[in-house]
Amino acid sequence: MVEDKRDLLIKTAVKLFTENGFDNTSTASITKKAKVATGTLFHYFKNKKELISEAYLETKREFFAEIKKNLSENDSTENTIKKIFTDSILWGISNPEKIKFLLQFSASPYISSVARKKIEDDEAYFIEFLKNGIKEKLVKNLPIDYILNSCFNQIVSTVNYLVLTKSKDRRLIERMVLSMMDFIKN
Amino acid sequence: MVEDKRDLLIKTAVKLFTENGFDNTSTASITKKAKVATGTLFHYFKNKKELISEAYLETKREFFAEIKKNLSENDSTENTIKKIFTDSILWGISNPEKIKFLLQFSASPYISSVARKKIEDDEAYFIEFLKNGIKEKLVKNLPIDYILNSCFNQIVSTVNYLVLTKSKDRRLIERMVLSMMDFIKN
Amino acid sequence: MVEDKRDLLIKTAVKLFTENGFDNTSTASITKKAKVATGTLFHYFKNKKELISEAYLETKREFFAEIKKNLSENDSTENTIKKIFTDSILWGISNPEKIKFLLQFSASPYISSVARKKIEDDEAYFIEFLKNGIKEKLVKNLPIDYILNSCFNQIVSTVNYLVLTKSKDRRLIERMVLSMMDFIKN
Amino acid sequence: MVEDKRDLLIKTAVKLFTENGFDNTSTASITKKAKVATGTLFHYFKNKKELISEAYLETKREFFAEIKKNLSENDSTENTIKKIFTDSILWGISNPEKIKFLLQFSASPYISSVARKKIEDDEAYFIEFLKNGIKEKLVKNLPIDYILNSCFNQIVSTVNYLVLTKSKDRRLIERMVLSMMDFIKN
DNA sequence: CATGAATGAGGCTTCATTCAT
DNA sequence: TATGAATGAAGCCTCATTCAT
Repeated sequence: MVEDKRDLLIKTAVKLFTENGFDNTSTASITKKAKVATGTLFHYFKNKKELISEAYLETKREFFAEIKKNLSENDSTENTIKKIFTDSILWGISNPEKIKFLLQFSASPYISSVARKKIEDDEAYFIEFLKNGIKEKLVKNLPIDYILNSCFNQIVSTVNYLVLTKSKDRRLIERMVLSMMDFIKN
Repeated sequence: MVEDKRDLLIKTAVKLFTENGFDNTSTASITKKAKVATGTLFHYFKNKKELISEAYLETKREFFAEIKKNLSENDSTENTIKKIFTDSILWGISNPEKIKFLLQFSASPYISSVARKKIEDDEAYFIEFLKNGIKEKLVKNLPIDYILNSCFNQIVSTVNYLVLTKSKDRRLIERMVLSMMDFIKN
Repeated sequence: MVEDKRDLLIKTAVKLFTENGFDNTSTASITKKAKVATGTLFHYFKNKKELISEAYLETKREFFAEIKKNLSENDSTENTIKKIFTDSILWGISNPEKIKFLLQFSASPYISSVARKKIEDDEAYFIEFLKNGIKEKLVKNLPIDYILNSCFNQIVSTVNYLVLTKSKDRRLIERMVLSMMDFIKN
Repeated sequence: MVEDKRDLLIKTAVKLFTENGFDNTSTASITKKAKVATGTLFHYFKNKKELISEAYLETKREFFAEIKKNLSENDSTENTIKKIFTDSILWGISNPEKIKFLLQFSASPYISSVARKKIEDDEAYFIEFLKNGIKEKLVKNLPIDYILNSCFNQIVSTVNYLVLTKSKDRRLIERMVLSMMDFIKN
């Protein structure tokens, strides 16, 4: 299976970044693990910063795409919200490094280097969805940005806990999802 | 008032760490800003890692102490919870670097190097409090660790939002606190 | 003839080490004198310790190879021994830094970091030779390791003296060699 | 038992120097092990170099004194030589760090910093003794300096071997001493 | 005499990045 | 495109030495 080297590098980078942090992961260690030459990395990314940002955007895109995929337009707003939370947690459990990476990035000073525009494009769908929820009085009237961020952090906290305790208890996950829903529901 | 150099170093470090991140803050820049010799830092801390951990523990301790200070034993559990959230947010608004620092640390790989024991000692009071809340059926029956962490992350998200938007709207804060209470209340 | 940078670094290091000692020779001074970048040294050697050890092994290998080269299988044991001592001294006189370096290393705590195995491989030939000498009752029945080491130290002492006094008197050298032979001969 | 702090420092230094080398032994580690303050070392020695030299001279003095002590003026030259070698080895076995330290020092660049005069004063007795031996045709007619140094190195080699192999076999020692005598005897 | 906090120069090493092949 | 040797700035940390107490 010939893999695109760019993808390979991003995948490898995400793994190493979550294990050791951005600055304790050298570009050399990434290329070594990906079994390409040191110089190759710089053919695909202008510099390390760009690799980090691209890895972030790619991962976030993947995350949003995955969640969006299973949503049905016909579902009720409440059910959709529940589905979003549940799917997010399940995705996180299957991709613990990726979700840890997303958290680490958004808490780091690198966040400021990512073009705002791009983030919003990705999130547009969910923003629209939340706006409707507020209009319908189903969602608390709080700033959209605030809700999005808080929810994301809660998802990460939840995944972190589940991964750390190696729990896959569906009943527990259900209760956690309900808590999160209480947080945003009117 | 001659300030203890150790304290001075921690204070300076916290400031620089939140501005630039752990790894983009050189030990030299810390000592320079604190106006002590480079070697002095290593007189008080075995290495940079220890400085980071100590700064984290110190800051967390300060945060918990501040919140505990104003709690009254006679208050109802519900009121106490509300007070904790509100005071936390207010402390965060007054100490934005410190709370950002706490977030950055807990999202970083450095977190693993801190003795769990110590963290728990600091949090013992709040753990006890939550346990009682659960017993009284006022707090959702979720794992204590999970609740603590989630709440902390929510507080940080909230402070972050308020600081970023420079909002000090007490009504908004009130509503945010109520959201958080919905999250943990049964 | 473009010289291999690894060789160049070892050669330069040996020179500086003998002049100033291991610890008063900075890696920077080595790279500077060798006219390569500081990082280049660490491209070829994991760290300074490895450079020191490699320089030692390389030099010892060179020494043994040089001595072995001129020995003839047909010569009597006694003549061979004499040849070994004489050639060793002559090599030492032509390579005073190298022999001083070997002495300095074997007297230093770095010696313990060199794989014993490697040393013995190099010396295998001479060990075999000495064993035969003992069997033939021409060499005193003393531990091989002991003889080898003592002889090496005597050679170094001798070279040191000759270099220090700038003497190249073949008659004196002849007498010194005879002394050394008395030491090991039965 | 109140010990002179100067002596204590020298004793501690010799131990640490032989274990780790001069440059990997910090003055701080010496004072720490000797349980005195860092500054105290610099009351007794102008600087580290002086400590090293003093430690060397002291140790050499002690060595010579010990050997001289048991010599009898009435003994034959041959017997005296034998006694010197034997006693030296025995002293070395009882003081392995000290003899290793002497070797390490004489192979290091620090040797040049010691006043020649002082060394010769210490050795005067043995030089005189050797001169007589040569005159009596009992000792080979080789440069005195050369003989002294070679013998010292042989003693060190011998002690090293005996300490390393943990051998205290008096018969082996006897044979080693005879070898050394063959070296210098006419 | 003794202490040990404080100093700051300098050493070892890492690492993002370049470039000739 | 791909390679990896080479670069050199910069970071962490050590350590001999000083000095106020």
